[in-house]
Amino acid sequence: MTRGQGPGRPRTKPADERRIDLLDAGQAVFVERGIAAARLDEITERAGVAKGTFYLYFESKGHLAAALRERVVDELIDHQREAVDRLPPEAFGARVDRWLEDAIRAYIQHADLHDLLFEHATASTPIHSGITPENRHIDALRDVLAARIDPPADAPDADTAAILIYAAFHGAAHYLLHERETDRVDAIIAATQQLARRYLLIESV
Amino acid sequence: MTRGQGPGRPRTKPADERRIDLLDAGQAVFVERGIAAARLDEITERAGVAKGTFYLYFESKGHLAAALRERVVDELIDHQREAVDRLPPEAFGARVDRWLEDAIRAYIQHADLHDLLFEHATASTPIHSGITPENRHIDALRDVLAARIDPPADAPDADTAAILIYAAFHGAAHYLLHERETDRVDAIIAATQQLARRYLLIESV
DNA sequence: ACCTGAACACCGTTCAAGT
DNA sequence: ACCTGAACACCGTTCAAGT
Repeated sequence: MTRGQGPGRPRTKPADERRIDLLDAGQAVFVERGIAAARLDEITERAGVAKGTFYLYFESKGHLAAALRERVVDELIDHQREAVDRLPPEAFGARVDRWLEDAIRAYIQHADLHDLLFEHATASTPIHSGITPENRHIDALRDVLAARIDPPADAPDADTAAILIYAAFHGAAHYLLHERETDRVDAIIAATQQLARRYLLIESV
Repeated sequence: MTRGQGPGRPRTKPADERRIDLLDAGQAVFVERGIAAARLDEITERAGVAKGTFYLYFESKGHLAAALRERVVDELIDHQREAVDRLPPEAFGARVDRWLEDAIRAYIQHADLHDLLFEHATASTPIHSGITPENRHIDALRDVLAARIDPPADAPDADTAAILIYAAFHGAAHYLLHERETDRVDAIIAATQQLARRYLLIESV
C-alpha cells in the first residue's frame, strides 16, 4: 500500500493543511448554525479528523472563531489595499470613499460570516466586537487617513478619525444586516462617505 | 409565626419583586464573572431562590442578559432626556453635544456592565451588539436630531444620521474601554462632538 | 510526530412533587 | 399561585493508547 493512497493511507497530514481544514470546516459550520450552536464533533467530522485532534490545533472553540476572524480581516485588508492603491495618492477623498464602499460591500456580501465573527461569542471564550485597539482593520483605515497630503490645519488626527469613522461604518453595516430591505445599502454607503468627507474637511468634487 | 417573619416565613414573593431580585443578582454575577462564566446556581443563590425558580421568570440565561440590557438602556434614555431637556429647544448644537457627552460618560462609568451587555453573548442565546433596529437608544438620538428647527437643506436625514453618529460614539466608547489610559475620555468626547457637528452642518459657536 | 475516540466534567434546563 | 432541587441532557475538553 503506497503512502497517501487507498484505505491504508496514512492518517497524518502536515499541520498547516490540517489547520486550514479545521478553519474551513469551522467556518462552514459556524455560518450554518452560529458559533454557540456549532458542535465540535460536526466540525471535526467535516474536517475529517477525530474530535481530540481539534485540541492539537486550537485551544478552544472560541480560539477557532478568533483565528477565523483574523483570516477574514486579513483578506479584507489586502483586497482593500489593492483597490485603494489603484487610485492616485493625491486623490484623498476618492481613496477614503473607495475604502469605505469596499468595506461596507464586503461586510454585506459575507453578512452571515461577519455578523457571526464580530458580534457573537462562545461560552468559553467571549469574542469582543471589532472595535478595539487590536483590530488591524482600523489600523488599515488609519494608514489611508494618515497618507493625506497637506491636510487642513483643523482636520482631525488620523488616529482618532480612524476609530470614529470605522465605528460609524461598521455599526451602519451591521445595522443594515438586521434590516429587512437590502436596497438601503447604496444609501448607507453614500451617507458614510458624506460623514467622512465632512468630518475630515474634504472638499466635495 | 407571623407572615414574612422568622424561619417559617412564606417562601413566595410577588412576581415583580422576584424578577427584580433575579435581575440584581444576575447583574452582580455577570459583572463579576462575565455572562458566559456566570453560573445559574450562583445567580439563584444570590437571589435567594432555588435553581428551578429562575425558569419561572426567564426563558434562559441569555434572556436574563437581554432583560438587563433593556433595563440599563431605559435608565440611560431617561437620564439623557432629562439632561437634554434642560437646554432650550433652539440650541440644537448644544443638545447634541450634551447627549453625546452624557452617553459616553455613562458608558465609561459603568464600563464593566456595558461591555458585558453590549458585546458578549451566552451559549444558548446570542446577544447582538447594540447597533440594530431594535435599539431604543438609537431611537432616542433620532428624536433629538429630528427636533432640529430649520435644518439646512443638505443636512442628513435624522434616521440615517442617528445610526451613524450612534455607531461612532458607541464604538469609540467601547474602544476606550480596551485602552489602558482613561485620560483620553475627554478627547474622544470632543472628537465625537466635532464629528457630529460637522456631519450635521452645525455652525460652531 | 501526529492522531484517535471513549470517558469525563461542567453546567443549563426540566419536571414531578411540595406548600 | 409560587416555589423546590434532584435528575437529565448536552456538549466542550481531556487523556491514555495507537501508528
